[in-house]
Amino acid sequence: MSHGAVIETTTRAGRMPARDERSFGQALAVIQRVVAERNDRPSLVSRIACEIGAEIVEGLRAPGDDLNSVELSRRYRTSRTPIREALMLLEKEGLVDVPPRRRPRVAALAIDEVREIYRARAALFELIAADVARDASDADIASLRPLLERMELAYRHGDLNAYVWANVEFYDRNTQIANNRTIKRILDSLLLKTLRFRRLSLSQPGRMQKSYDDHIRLMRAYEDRDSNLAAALIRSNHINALASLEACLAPKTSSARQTSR
Amino acid sequence: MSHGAVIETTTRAGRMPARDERSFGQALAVIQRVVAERNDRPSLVSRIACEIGAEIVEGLRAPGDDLNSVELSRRYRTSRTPIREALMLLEKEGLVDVPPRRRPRVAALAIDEVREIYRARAALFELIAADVARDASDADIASLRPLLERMELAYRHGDLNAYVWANVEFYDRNTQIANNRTIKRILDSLLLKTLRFRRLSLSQPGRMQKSYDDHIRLMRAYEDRDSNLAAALIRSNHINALASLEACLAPKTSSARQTSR
DNA sequence: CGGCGGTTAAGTGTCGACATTAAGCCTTCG
DNA sequence: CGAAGGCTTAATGTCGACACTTAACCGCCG
Repeated sequence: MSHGAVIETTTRAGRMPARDERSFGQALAVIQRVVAERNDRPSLVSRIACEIGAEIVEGLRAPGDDLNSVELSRRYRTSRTPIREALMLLEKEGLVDVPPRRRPRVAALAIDEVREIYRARAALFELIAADVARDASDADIASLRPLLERMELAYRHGDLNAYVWANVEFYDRNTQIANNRTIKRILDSLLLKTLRFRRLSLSQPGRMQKSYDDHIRLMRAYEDRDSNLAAALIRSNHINALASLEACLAPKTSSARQTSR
Repeated sequence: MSHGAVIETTTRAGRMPARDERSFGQALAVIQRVVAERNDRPSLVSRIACEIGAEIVEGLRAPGDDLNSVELSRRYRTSRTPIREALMLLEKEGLVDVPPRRRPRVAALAIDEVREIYRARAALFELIAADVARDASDADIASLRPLLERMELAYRHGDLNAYVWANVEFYDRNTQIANNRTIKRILDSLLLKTLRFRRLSLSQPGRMQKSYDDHIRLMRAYEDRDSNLAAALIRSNHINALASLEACLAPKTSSARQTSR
């Protein structure tokens, strides 16, 4: 890693209580989309990868936790070969570190890496948003409405989990509409890495409101076919999200330089 | 894939004669950087993955070719397990397709996907170039000069291979300077996919000249600390490269819609 | 003579075992 | 009393084997 401070999510804050089954199911679905992609057949390794991945995303496994392959093979009643493959799948997605000859661990994201991820996501999503505003059919843009309404509903109920997942679906629909599978894959992969922190970022006071407002304005930009504004909104939203994340992640490391790169 | 026309590179044109050892070594080095990353220990699987990957990039294995794991295990005097891992590594980099229960094959890029890749690369590289122009130290920017001179030398000699690799190194140095490992990884991965076509694109008449000119101007923009210009140059260069690639890849599929989507 | 169904060969997914290596523990020495 | 070094344990990397699936080949029937 050799990056700056490493982030601890669950262990310190003790945020995730046990296992919110509904949220876990959502996480599972998202990971299935990313990991299994078009693996229609529910193969053994992808099933295992999805489940372990969901556990990581849901914070049931803390960063740095060992992922003992023999223990996992016992748990899934299988041999170690599929487990190894599953862990390497998750390594590709950045959820697991598999150092040679050492035990695989849940990947610990450094704050610097989170910054990088947000910048990359912003750059690619600007492209997506501009494409949607410019080229998408009216029907496609209209199809975003229900997702926005789900976000609104969750926001009004103050339901953090529901808001996060509605938000994820909103973005997912965007990438679908833009019809750029390459960028979609990259964004999905980056999303998976940061999913662990989404809840944290959005739980900051006022953050959910701000996020929801941003998406309302984005929707309007789409409907006005204003691709420049759409891209600018995406950029602004990502900058704000990152700032709020930094605020609640590294309140102590004030010694670190403030420059955003 | 379900994309549009699939591209055949080597088989039809018969471009790569046998195995240019120097170029092959360069390919191997690049793939090692991408695949092995920080795997200091030359592990068995990464060695195999690098070699097979280099063969694909160098066009020694045509898209669609079978990658029989038992045959490969014979060739590398090993069991099938490391071969499988190596192939899945290459699948992650987009060089190999591993359909479930079917033989792995050398991935065949569709023209639509190439378009997507160029757009994604352009978006991310704009970010990198802007960062370099804005934040890099004078020494870092100066370190790009020798690489540019290598490009010039290759250009003057009309040495296509040398130019391609000098170009790759120039870009690599850029990503290093920008110090964003996340984006660097993504760009490297995208690079690997398109490396097979670089030669094709640059062999178009006048293309090498144009590319070289672009890089000269980029260098000036860096030295003038003009981040907007640097980003614009990157965008322009990628658009031109893609256009030239499309021109020589799909001369027949005139029925395909021209929109760059 | 061509299309279709069964048969055979080849290849993949998974398994359990073995050699090798890293981490933990205990002993011993400074 | 603390630290360094060897020993023990446990986990990984690799292997060869087996069952199942796919695909190719062949004969059969229309």
